Amino acid sequence: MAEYHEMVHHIDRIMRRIDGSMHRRMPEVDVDRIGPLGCIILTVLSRIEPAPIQRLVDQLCRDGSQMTRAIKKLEASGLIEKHRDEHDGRITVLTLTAKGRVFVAEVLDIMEGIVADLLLPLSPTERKQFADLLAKL
Amino acid sequence: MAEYHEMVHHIDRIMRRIDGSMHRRMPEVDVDRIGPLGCIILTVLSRIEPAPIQRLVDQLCRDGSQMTRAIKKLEASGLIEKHRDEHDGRITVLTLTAKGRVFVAEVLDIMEGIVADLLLPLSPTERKQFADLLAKL
DNA sequence: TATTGTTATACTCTATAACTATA
DNA sequence: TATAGTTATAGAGTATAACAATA
Repeated sequence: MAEYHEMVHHIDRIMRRIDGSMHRRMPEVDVDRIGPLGCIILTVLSRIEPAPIQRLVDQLCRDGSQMTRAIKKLEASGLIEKHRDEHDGRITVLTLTAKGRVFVAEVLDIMEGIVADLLLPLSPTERKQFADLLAKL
Repeated sequence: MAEYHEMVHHIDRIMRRIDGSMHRRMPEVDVDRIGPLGCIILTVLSRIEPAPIQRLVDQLCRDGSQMTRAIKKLEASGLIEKHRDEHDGRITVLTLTAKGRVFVAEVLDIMEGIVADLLLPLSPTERKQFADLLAKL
């Protein structure tokens, strides 16, 4: 009855449209060649910092080894800093640098515009609904 | 006010969870090593066949060259067939084979279960809302 | 023994440009 | 000239397993 499987296609398509828009608008901003993964790591980090790497792995549903490489690149570009946790020597805590904060602000601005364009077919009420439903999932 | 940019993270996370679930449950079914892209091409094709390659490119928001390679693999595995359009020699129309149809049915079944799990936090009404909103975008 | 993070490897997906063929 | 599709190439993302260090 439900035909839930169509939603996989819809979500994939939306993600592709977002990626495509990002890809078009980022080159002007992404001087350090961070890429889409780096951008999403930075923007999420900006909301939860200071945060251990493991927390980002959970939040982003990415592999640990992948996160290691991406974070190494972000650190090399001077966008984030690593700090060893005082109480637990296994944990590496991440924070944004001043340069990182400036970059995140630019990326968030671009994302805001992209999502606004994406939501054009919806009424204001529906946009609110959609945002709330996404947050519940 | 809006904070639309958070939705990028939410959508990305949902897509990653779907991919992860697919990756876990597909190995038993995906004998020909089609991969996630191949699966989504087949399932979309099953809804719109017979369809020219260009139509799949639009539907899936993928690059034409990427589609060429993916389709070549699907054809080599005997899941789809290519037919030249009678009226326009530039167009290649795709159809599923019998083997392709069997495979698609299995994949759709897995997708159905994955989305059902994903939507557990929502009430039946909210699930309907979410599906409708996705379809509008 | 379990957890955090790293390294190495192989594979898939993606973007770009140059190309052929048909209209 | 415009469109449909192909080829080649380089780059980015992903999964896996094996590993070191800390708890």
